Formats: sequence, C-alpha cells, structure tokens
Amino acid sequence: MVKGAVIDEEASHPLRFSKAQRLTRPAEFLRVKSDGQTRRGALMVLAVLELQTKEATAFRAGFVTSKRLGGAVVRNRVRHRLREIVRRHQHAVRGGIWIVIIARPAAARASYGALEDEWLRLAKRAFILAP
RNA sequence: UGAUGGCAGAUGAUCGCUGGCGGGAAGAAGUUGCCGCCAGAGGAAAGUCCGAACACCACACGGCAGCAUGCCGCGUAAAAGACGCGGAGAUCGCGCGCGUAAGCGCGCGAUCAUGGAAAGUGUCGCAGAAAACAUACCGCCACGCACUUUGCUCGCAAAGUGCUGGGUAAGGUUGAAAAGGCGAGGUAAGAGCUCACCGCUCGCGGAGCAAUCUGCGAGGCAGGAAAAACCCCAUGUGGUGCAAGACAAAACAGAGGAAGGGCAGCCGGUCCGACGUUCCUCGGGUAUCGUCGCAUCACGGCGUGCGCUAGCGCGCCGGGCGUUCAGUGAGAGCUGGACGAGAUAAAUGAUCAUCACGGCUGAGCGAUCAGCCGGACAGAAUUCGGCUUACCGCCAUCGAAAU
RNA sequence: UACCCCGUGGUGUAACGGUAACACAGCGCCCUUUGGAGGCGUUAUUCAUGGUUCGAAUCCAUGCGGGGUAG
Repeated sequence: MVKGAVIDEEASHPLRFSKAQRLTRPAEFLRVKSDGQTRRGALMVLAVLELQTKEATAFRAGFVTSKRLGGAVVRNRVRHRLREIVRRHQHAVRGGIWIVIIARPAAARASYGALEDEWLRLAKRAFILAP
C-alpha cells in the first residue's frame, strides 16, 4: 500500500533527474576513467563503467566541462545541455552502470540538436541503451 | 561623433534544477524521497588593482629596516594611503592682444605619481673645446721678445708672421640639454662690469581656510637635467586570509582513576606487586557525500518552547541598513509602499510558440505586408566601498563637426 | 575561491637606461661530382597600451596571456 503510493508519486514525474543520480565525488570519476571503457566522438567522450553489483540499480551519470571549453558561461551552458540530453533519454539507458560524459572543445559551439545526435550515436556504440 | 544618465527583451506552454516554509510518509537516528506555496545572477557578478568589515596568529617598551603615500580644500568608515567633487600651479596645443625682441597677458582645450637636486653618492652613451669646481679648443685682446716687409730724420714707426707668459668668455661647431634673455652703455678685448625691460631669488606688506596669487623694495644671477637612480624629509603602517576560523563525533596515540583474579600473557620478589586486561574520565592531531561561519542585523518589545537560574531556539510586531517605486520640495531632505539569491562536480536551465526591437531583401504611390538574419560582454562563491577592463544595441539630455 | 610567480627570433638563454647578443633549428647562396662539415646572408612591433626620460627590453602604471600553491 505504501509502496504503491511511492510508485504513483514517481510516475507523476517520470523525467526527474536529481543529484542522487549524478556522480559528484572525485573518486567516482577516477574509477570510471581508469576501469571503464571510452567511446570518442567529435563533440564529447563517453566513458562507461559496468558495476559488478547483482541488484539492478539505476544508472548514474557525471559531466565534465573543462576550462578548455571557454568561460564559465560557456561551460555552464554545455553542462546544462548535456544534463538535459541525459535527463530526457534516461529511460532508454539500462541500469547498473556509471557513465561520464566529457565535453570536447568543439561542443562549445555545437547546438542542442547536434549534441543530442552525437550522444545517441555514442550510446548505441557503447551498448548502454536498454533492450 | 563625444559626454552624462538609464535599460540589458517580454509573455505563455511542456519538462526540469537549488533553497526556504507548511503538510504528511519511511527510518532507531542523522536523513531520504513526496505534495503545496514562495524565492532564485550582473552592470560589469570579471580582473584582483586599492581599501574596509570579519576571523585567527603575534604583540613589555623604544629604535632601525622594509613597505606605502606625497600641490590645497571638502566628502566618505577610509589623516596626505581607494575614490569622487571643487580649486591652485605646471607643461603642451590653438586663437587673440601687447612688444623691435626676449617675453608677457587673456580665452578655449588636453595632460600631469605635483615634497626635496643650495644633505650626500652616482649617471648624462655618440658628438662636442667643454656635460657640471668651467684648469677654455678654434678664437678675440693688449704687453714683451724674435723675424720679415715698407717708410724715413737710421733707430724708431706702421703692417704682418711666430713664440712664452697673461686678460677674456662676445662669436663658432656638437648635442635632448651649453652656465639668465634681449637692447644700450662700457672696454685693449670683454664680462650683470653698469643700466632699462623681462625672467629668477630673497625680504616686508596685502588677499585667501589653504595650495597660491599679488603690491613694494632689495640682490646682481647663484641654483643644468633626472629622485617612475640610490637617497633625504614628512606622514602612515604587525602578519595571514573564509581553503580565515569555530564545532561535532567514529576509529587510533597518550594521561589519570577504579574494578578484578593471582592467571589467559609477561616480569620482579616468594604468595604480594608493576605492566597488561576491563570500565570510567580527560585529551591531541588527522579523516569526514559533516555542521556552522553563510545570506540585511552582536537592535528593542511581546508570545511561546527548553532550562533551577544565567540564557538559548522559533514566531509576530517595531526599528536600523541597503535596493527600488510613488508623493512632496528649488535643493538638502521628508513621508509612504514593496523587496532582501545562497550553490559546493557547484542551482537560477532546456526546448518550442507568439509578440515587441534592430538590420537586409522583395512587393506597394503610401500606410504596410512577406521572407531571411541578429540580440552582445558575460555567471554570484565570506560581505561591502571604489577603480580598471569587456560589451550587440536601444532610450533620454547636452554638445561638437561635416553636409 | 584566495594568494604567488613569469612573459626577448621557431626553441633555449644573454644584454650598468645608449646599435637587441649567442647557440641550435629553418630558408637561400657559395664551396663539393653528390651529401655532410665549413663560410656568408636572412628570420624580432623585446606580450599590449600609456607614462617618466633627450633616449626604455630595462624604470612606473594598467591590461592580456601562461604557470604554480593551498581542501
């Protein structure tokens, strides 16, 4: 009864993407970078780490926008767009993985649509989309 | 095209992000997620160039060193230290006037880190005689000596040349800069040597809060530039920065006390004791998806909860501060209303539509319509006051130039 | 976020306030049958803009760029 109410509440906002679903600690980023596999694109680099845990937890994502992209405004905009792309496609991604998206300098001038196409292409190649 | 001031597109939809308050749910709790309401970047939030608040560390007193500042007045929390406003002076440019000239006066504009070069040390390349104590190169000048020529009254005169010592600083070349300028007198030649004017310095008086200006008199010219060379004088000045710093508590060092059996460990002495063990208290640095600092306030009153009290937390009302709007006032100001971001891999967003704005193209006599393109610089990070730099454009006021 | 340091040819370094020097690299020419070595030449808005000064790489101010330290 209580559990059902929780499910109903979650279903009312299916596209929510809170901080708990993001990678925030430096150790987590280092782990994905060293143990994960990377796919390189023109606008971004996608790194994926398979977790060994048995239970099917939701995936977690981290975003890297270095100073090479530009000023604070440019970096914020790119990070917002990448987060928006992952948020909108979060139900297409399977669970049990950590992913890190590193923006490359060309992403500073790319539009939202270009970033979205690039992300979908890389995600397909990395086999992280749900069946 | 310049100055000053203002603005930094709006509305809606869908999906989200962060914080606060209220509600209710899970959990032992820290917390976690849900629903509703409210709030959520700038004129530069930037650079970190100055200053302040605040925090910690250091601190007997005096001095030195170092650093900073440097015309005057006022304002500000900020004495001469950030800065603003006003004034004084200097330099440069333009125009006008006076004057033979040197120079002076007036107006407009721009710039100025604007104490001291008569305390000292050092510097001023090349060129030039000389670059700072004028030891004077070419010169100029008269006297003396020697020689030559001419003249004649035959040892003197004139002219010229050379030399030693002397007098000068007028003129010359150089340079960024040359020892007051210019005119007249004066002299063998010259020189402020003397004089007029101008500049300079000093003294006295007047105006001004002051910087400074100005009148009169005197001196006769010393005192080249540069202190963003060292330096001197005066004044000010502890250091580090919110990653400052405070707190919490797990584990781990360490200290003190108590309990307990003479043993599971070990030692001394021979049936007692130390270390160790267990518990309690104190305690240091470190780690932390930690908390506070930190979101306008070390203010007042009332209510309420906790507490023996002191006091602490929360709410409401009032007050102060800041921003902004409205009214009033010549202005200073006064009155009233509204509002007060707070993240931490770091919120304030993404997408779409409509309207407004600017530009271009096309159609139309025109109002206008259609299409395309554009919207900059840039993102709070302890807070505040300045400065500087970046910036698509739009609006208002004032001014200038050209056509 | 706070603080600190550094900017000279393509690279690494020099230069009391007085003509920007040296090495290596690059390019061109000479020498050589060819190449190497060697010789000669060339390559600088001293990060930018102002200021002080007769004169600035140097002194001063501001900006720009780069790097570092602190959890």
